[in-house]
Amino acid sequence: MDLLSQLNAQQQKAVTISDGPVLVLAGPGSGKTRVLTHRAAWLVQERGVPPWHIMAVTFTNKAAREMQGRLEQILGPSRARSMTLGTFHAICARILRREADAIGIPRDYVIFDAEDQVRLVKQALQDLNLDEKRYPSRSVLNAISRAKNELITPQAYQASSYYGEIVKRVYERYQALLEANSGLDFDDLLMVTAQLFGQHPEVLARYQERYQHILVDEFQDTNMAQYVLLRQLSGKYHNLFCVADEDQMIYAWRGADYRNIRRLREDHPNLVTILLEQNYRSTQTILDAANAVIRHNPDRTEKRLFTRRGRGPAIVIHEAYDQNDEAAFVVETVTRLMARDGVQPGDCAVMYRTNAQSRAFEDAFVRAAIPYKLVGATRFYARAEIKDLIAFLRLIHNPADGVSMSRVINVPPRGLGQKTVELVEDTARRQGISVYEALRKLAHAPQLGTRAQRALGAFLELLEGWIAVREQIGVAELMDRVLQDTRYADYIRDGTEEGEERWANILELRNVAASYADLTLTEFLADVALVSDVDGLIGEVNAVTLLTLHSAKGLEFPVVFITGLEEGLLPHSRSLESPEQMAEERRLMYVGLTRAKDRLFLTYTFRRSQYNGDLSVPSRFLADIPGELVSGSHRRRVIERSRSAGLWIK
DNA sequence: TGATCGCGCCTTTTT
DNA sequence: GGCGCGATCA
Repeated sequence: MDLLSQLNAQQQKAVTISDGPVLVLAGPGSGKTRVLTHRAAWLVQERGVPPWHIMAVTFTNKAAREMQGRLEQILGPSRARSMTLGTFHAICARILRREADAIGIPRDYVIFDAEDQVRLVKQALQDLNLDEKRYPSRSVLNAISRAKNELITPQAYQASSYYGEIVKRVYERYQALLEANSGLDFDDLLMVTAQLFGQHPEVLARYQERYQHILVDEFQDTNMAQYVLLRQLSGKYHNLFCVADEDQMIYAWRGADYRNIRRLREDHPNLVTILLEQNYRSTQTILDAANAVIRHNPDRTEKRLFTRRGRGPAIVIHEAYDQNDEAAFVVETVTRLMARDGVQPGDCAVMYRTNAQSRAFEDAFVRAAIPYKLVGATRFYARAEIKDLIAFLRLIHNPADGVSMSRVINVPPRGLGQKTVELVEDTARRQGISVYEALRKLAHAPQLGTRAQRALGAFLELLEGWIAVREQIGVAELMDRVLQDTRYADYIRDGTEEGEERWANILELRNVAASYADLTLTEFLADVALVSDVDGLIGEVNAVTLLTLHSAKGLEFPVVFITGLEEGLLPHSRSLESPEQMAEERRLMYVGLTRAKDRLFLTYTFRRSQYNGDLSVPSRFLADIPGELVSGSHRRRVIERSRSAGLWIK
């Protein structure tokens, strides 16, 4: 069968294994995702499983789209599309939309993204008269998010310290605010779905029948809530097929729990474990370097990774003077590889630990006129102008959405200040009505100055006009109406370059809406909240990829640059405190190294002009890479520099 | 009300 | 070194 002919014996075994719980433990580049995809296809093609009984969970939307594409090639579009594919969040969002009534959430709930969450926490802190300086919203939000990932409700939250007591109070208030705005945050999508299944066995039973086969990619990065969801859904048929690599667990900070692998074993005594050890991606040189780095982590199952790809070129370690010199080296190298070795820009990736490092590379690539694309960073959907327009749409969709209302009530400025906005919100709260109703009352109330009243009235009129047509016209047309009625272009195109860029972003969002013309407003808003990168929506271009090590997970490139290999940056200074965090940094480095197929360049600077301007110390990870894998005399220099800085060398 | 200035802050990673 | 926030002024 040609479905299996491209796979090796181990992979075939995994794909064709009989029903029941399965864990595939595999190293990087071993075809994990491919095994998962083929398993899904095999179930349909050979076992006659109806595709709608299969659910495949991926880590990112992009991975889901790629898997969809491959399945369409194998099974044909219609069968592939009747499978359920996506991230946990996307799948849960759909389930909740359908089962809203059972769990008592509004059917038209909106998803609150990270920025909305921070706003809401700030509001909660203010409501409780807590000082934001002492209780930074970000850190409180982190604690709340962690609790939700563990399925702990505000009521069940156990405060073990004074700070914990504060968190508990803010959490309670925050949750009330979310509810008042008919919002669910990212973590709620998982938590509420788990609650739904826990409280309504009859609903769960329906989904257990629906999803008789569940496949999970990147299982090592699931959190407690996700694990519980998997246990609930697979509770009847136990056809759970998980693919994992412990060495690539890089999301502990966001609640990913390595113990889930152990839990899986404990919960399923009949779990079949399969190891995939052959690597199809990288040269032996790259694999050896990666192994040398990851070896230092304690408590891991040693894997014997091997490849048939041969040694390949040596790794290049380069010391640059500062970050601009580092970027220049990268650009020069890319240029040289393009000229001499026929490398395409799209073959190359530049990776770094923090998004802030991307700027120097962007500048350098712009100057060299080499196309590049930036993954993440100021994410498209997090840009102010995009959030403005989406807030308008959300408000039209659900006029009770107070967060969106307060975002755009005075955008562009129409003479409504803080005081008037507060009055609207207070009225809503005191009378127990929505902000929209409060707005309607106040727009004709005499207690306001004429100026504020007229501004409120004008805004209300606009809003009502849009609401009146929201069912009749498409999302793109609705956007046009909003942009036109608010004269948004005049507001944003201030003659500066940034202004033009912002306007271009607006137009791009409009194009996205136009290209999904069949989506209703509700569907569009649901999708938008769950999409993180617009690159996925615009399609592939032949450009150098600039991305963080985290977002490199699951990708591969012929040429990889890992930059900023300095103590304090990679490993990051925030991870120096605990061995667990240091181990995670090491895994992050491992993920980066193993993205490379052929060529690997590792760079660090002599001095990174940062806040303190000190000389930098080369990363300890560099010193782990055996000298014979590296070309030139760089390695000796690294070790000397590390030694003179007093760093312990193994 | 809104714009501007200056201060002080921190500085990871993302569905 | 940049950004967000708050205070201050028009």
